[in-house]
Amino acid sequence: MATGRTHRPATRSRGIPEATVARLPLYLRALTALSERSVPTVSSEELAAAAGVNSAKLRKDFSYLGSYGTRGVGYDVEYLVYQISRELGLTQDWPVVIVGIGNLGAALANYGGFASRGFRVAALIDADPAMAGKPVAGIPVQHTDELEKIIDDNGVSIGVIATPAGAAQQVCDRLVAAGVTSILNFAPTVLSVPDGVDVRKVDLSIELQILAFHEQRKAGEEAAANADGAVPHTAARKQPADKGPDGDVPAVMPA
Amino acid sequence: MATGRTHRPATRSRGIPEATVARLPLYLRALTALSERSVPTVSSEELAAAAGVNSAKLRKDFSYLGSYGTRGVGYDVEYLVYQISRELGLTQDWPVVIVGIGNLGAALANYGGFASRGFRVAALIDADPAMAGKPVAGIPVQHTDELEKIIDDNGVSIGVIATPAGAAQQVCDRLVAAGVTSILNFAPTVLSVPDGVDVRKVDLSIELQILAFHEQRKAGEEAAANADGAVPHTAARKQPADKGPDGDVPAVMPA
DNA sequence: CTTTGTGAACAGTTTCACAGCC
DNA sequence: GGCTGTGAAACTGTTCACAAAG
Repeated sequence: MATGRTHRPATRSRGIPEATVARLPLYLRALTALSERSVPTVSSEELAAAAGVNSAKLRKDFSYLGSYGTRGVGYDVEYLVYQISRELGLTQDWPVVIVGIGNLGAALANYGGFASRGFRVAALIDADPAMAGKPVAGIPVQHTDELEKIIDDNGVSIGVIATPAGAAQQVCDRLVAAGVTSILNFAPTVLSVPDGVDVRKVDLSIELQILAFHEQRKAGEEAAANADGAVPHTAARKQPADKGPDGDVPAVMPA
Repeated sequence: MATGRTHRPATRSRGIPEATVARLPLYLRALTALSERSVPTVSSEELAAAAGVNSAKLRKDFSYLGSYGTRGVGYDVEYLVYQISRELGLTQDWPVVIVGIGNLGAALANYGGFASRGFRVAALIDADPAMAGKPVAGIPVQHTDELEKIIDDNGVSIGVIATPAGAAQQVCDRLVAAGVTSILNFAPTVLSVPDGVDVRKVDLSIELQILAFHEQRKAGEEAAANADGAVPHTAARKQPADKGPDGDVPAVMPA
């Protein structure tokens, strides 16, 4: 078993669609900003704009959580913040370990977005003995030898892998063996994990490649390959004709 | 104006599904690894395993690119590497600028995965005058004032934003005005861009929140969920109380 | 035989449009 | 009037299963 798979949600639980779950953090961020400005209520239209989605989608998403809005009025900001936080499990404390304290690991350790939600960086772990004891983001780096003990002592169930690709699987195996059941992987590798362990992957170069794909299409309107690559200046170049404000290009039918 | 979306395939191009495009880099990576080991051909089954997807999906994906396989044999590794690279636009040079050279920006600048595909870091840009001239990953950091000139001189069409959230929209506006049409955004903000500009977002805390959601669910399930999986080991941690035995549907929140 | 390529069934997601409540 | 909540429609993505090709 245990052939690598990014493992699906799988959970047979209450049916909140995966796509909705992925947007809840987005809503939460927008709501938190509103909350900080002491905005009491917000309409689906406004909130959707702030989160960068459309309002029908947002309403549908919220409908999976329950009926938390008031018709004719909108949603109570504080209440929604709480409900979404709870749904995401952010009302509890999630100790997290970050393994691999290079530039990326350090960036993660310093990233404010972690602490502000329920996440707490319980430990930073690196294989380089020279790093041991050095504080990063105020937290002393510990050696990989301590990994199992750290996870055990802190009840860590979420691990972040920011090591080079070559070390990722091995680190992953140790994390899983030590009891970690959710992994956020920044190394450009496919990780094999046993069933029941969730892996999410963030891959910098993949994102760029997807952009390149679309970028290439944009240029494909006329002057194609040129060693130069792109036409700078004036963003108003070969726009594919029309398109109004929010209107998305409709899916042109096959001839 | 158009609120930043996570991008839009859209144009009347040849219809490669977005989900397929997103997997091509994955296949490419697996194929590159095979290529380096001088493996001449690979079956959909093997390649799918290496890329972490299932083989039917892989074959369907490849069918959008054309018929590049040989029945009874599999796919020619080199040929497929070339075809996918070309489809993704990686056979051309993509100069990229990275704006915001903190830990994350530095991690990106040092990230090998960029250069190895068609991407070239044309410049590193930071608002801090103290950074100017300092080399990161062998490239001297330049001040934000130079942004427009750099983009123009290098024909940059892809920009990476690794600034704090507060600066991201402003940087984005300048990039777009200067001619950038694809943006990879690491700042935790929704960017507004005009139509025709693609934005992809990588958000560290969102990924963690999604993991937390699933992690939370697991806690209520594990009693029944031990079919073919593998209990990692006896988690010596504080297990949350457990749950009803046979319930394969944990119903609602137990408060 | 083995393995691809693909129509067709299925599953998940988004959008529409409007009934129902404030 | 304004706005939510939601069925139904439209669309996108995945899986199945098998005919066709080597």
